Amino acid sequence: MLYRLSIQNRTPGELRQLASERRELAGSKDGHLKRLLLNEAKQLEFYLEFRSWMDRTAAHQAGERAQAARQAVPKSIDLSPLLETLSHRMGLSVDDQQALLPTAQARWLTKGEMIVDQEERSAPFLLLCSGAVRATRTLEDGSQQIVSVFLPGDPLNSGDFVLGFSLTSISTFTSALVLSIPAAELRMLFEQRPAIMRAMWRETALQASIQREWMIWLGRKTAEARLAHFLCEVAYRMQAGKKEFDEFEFPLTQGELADILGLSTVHVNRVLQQLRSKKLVELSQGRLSIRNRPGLYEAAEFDPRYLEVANTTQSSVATGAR
Amino acid sequence: MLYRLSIQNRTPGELRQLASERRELAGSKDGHLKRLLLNEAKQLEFYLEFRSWMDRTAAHQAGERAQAARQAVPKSIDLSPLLETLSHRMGLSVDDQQALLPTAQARWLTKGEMIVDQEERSAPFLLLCSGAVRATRTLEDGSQQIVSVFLPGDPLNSGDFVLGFSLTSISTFTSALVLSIPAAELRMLFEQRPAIMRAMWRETALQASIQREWMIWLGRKTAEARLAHFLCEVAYRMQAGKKEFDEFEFPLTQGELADILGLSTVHVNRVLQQLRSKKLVELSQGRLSIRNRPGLYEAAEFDPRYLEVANTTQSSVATGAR
DNA sequence: CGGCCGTTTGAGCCACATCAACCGGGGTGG
DNA sequence: CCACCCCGGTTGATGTGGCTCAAACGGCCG
Repeated sequence: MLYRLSIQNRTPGELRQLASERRELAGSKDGHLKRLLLNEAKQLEFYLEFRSWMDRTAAHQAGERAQAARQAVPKSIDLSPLLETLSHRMGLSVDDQQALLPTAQARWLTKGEMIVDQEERSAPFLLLCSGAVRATRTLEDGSQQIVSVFLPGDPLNSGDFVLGFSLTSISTFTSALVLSIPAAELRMLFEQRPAIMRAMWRETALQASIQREWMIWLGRKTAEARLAHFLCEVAYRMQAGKKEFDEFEFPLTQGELADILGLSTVHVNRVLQQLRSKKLVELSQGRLSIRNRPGLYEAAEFDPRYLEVANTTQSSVATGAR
Repeated sequence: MLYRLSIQNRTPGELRQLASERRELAGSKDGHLKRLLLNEAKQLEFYLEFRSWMDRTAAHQAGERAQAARQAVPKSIDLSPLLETLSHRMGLSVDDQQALLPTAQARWLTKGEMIVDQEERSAPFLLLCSGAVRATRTLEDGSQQIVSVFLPGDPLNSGDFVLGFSLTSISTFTSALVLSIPAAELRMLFEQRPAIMRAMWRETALQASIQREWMIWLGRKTAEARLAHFLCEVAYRMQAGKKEFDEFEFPLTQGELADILGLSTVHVNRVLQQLRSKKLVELSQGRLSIRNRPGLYEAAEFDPRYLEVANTTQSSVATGAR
C-alpha cells in the first residue's frame, strides 16, 4: 500500500516519479489491477499537491505563531496519518478527498489552547493534522474529565457537528495543526457526495466505540488495568498504518492522565511505577516506550478490535492489498 | 403538535376524522400553514396504516410467543414514542417514514432474551418499539458493564451498523417489540433518501453524547450522584414528547443498576435508601416515583441539554410548532 | 411447602483519595 | 550569572467510599 512506503520522507521529485511509474505500469495491465494502479498514482499526485498547498498556507502561519509564542517552527508536517485515515478508515476515494480538503482552512494552535469552548454552538468541522487534542468537561467543583483524546487524522467534532452543539470543550495537549471546514460547505458536500456523510457517520460511530471501551474500564477495572489499557489504545492508534513502533512521543502529564482515567494524580504516579517495575512500559520526559507489548496487552485485557472498522465500502477493494 | 393529542387512545374512526378535518381546514389556508396541515393529515393517516399493519403482524406473533412463555398478551402497543422519535428527533418526513418502516419485520422478545450476541457481525438494523433493552459487555472475570440503555423509539445499533460489527451484546430487560430492518434494504434507502442516513448518523451522535455523560459520572462522581443522574436521564428520556410524569414503570433490578453504574449491588441498595430518605425518589416493585424533581436534578447535577438535538433540518419547520 | 430471585443488613477490608512535603529542571527576572 | 519560582513528578501518612463475604428476609412460582 501507498502509505507503507513512508511517502513523508520522499522529495516531491521522487513522488512524481513514483506516480508516473504507476501510470506507466498501469498501461500494461487491465481490469482491476489497472484501476488500482491508476488510483495509487492519483493518490500520490494529490498528496503532492496537498503537501505543497499545506506548505504554502500552514507553514508561514506557523512561523508567525511560533514567533509570537517563541517556539520552534515545526518543519514540514507529516501528513500521512491524515491521508491514511481519510482513505482507509473513512474509505474516501481520491475524488472525495479532493472535494473535501481544499475547502479547509489550516489553523495553528499552541500548547494548551482552546479550540471549541464548552456550550458553544455550531463550530466548523475540524480535522486534526498533527499534535494531540482532548475533549473535556469541567464540573462545578472544578474537577475535569477528559472524554476523548484525538490523534492526527481524527475528526474532532464529527458527532457534535450533526447535533449542532456540544457540551464539551476541545483543547490541545501540544501545539497542533487543525484543518477547519466551514459547516455550510460541508453540508453542500453531503448532498453531492454521500460517501463523505457516510464517512463522518462512521467516524462518529468509531468514537462512540472507543468511548464505550472507556466506560467499561472506568466502571469495572482497577487503576492499573485502566492505565495499561489507555496506553495500549494510544500506542495502537498511533501506529495505524505504520509498522509497529514501541517508542514514541507521549506529551501527556500525569495530571492529564488522571483526568482521563478518573483517578488522582498521585495514584497515577504510583500505578505508573508499578507498570515500570513490571518492565511493561517506561514513561519519562514526554516519551513512552513499551517494553513488553504482549504483557501490557494482557495486563490491560486489551482487545484492539474495537478500534477497527470493517471494510464494507467500495474502497475496500482498492485498498484491499492491506 | 400531533403527538400531544395522545393519538394512542383514539379509535381508528376518530383518527380518520381528525385527518380529514385537517385536510378540510387546509383547503381554506395556503402557504406554510397549508403545508403544515396537510403534513399532519398525512402523518395521521400513516399512523393509522402503520398501526393496523402492526396489529396484523406483530399482535398474532405476540400471541404465539406469549403462549409459549405463558405471559399475558400485551394489547395494542403504544406506537407514539417510536413515531415521535422518528419525526422529531430524527427529523424524518412522513415520506421518509413511509419508505423506512414497511421494510421492517416485527419481532417479539421475552424478558432477558438476547438480540445480538457479542462479537456477532452485521445484524439488521434494529429499532425499539416497546420495552427496555440494554447493551452489555461481559468481561473475562464474569463481571458486566452495561454501556447503553434503550427506550422505545431508540435504534439499538445505529453505530454498529456502519462499523459492520460490534463487541457488545444487546438483550432485553423486559419483554419487548423490536422492528428489524434488513441491512441491504436500509443501504438502498440511504442512496435514495439521504435524510435517513443523516438521521442514523444523528442517532449515533446522540448515543455518543449520552455515553460521554456516563463517562463523566463514572469517572468523577460519587455513587449517589451517579444513581441520581441515571434516574434523571431515564425519567427525562421517557417523558419525551409527553407532559411531565413523575411515576412510571421501571423494570431494572438493583443488580442491573449496579452494572450500569459500575457499583456493587449492595451499594446500590444503600444509596437507593439514601435517596429515599432524602425524599427524592421512591423505587419499589418495578415502579419509580420521583418525589422531588428539582432536588433530584440538583443531587445529580443533571443538565438535560446533552439529550437534546438542535433542529437544523428542514423538518424543523414542519414541526416547529413544538 | 420449598426453592429461587431480589432486596436488605452487618462486619471487615482494600483501593484509591486527600493532604502535605520535597525534589529536580527549565525558564524568568534581577 | 545567579536566585528564584513554578510546574511536574515523587513520596509518605492518614482517611474513606465502596467492595466482599455472609446471612437473613420477603414475595413468587412450581
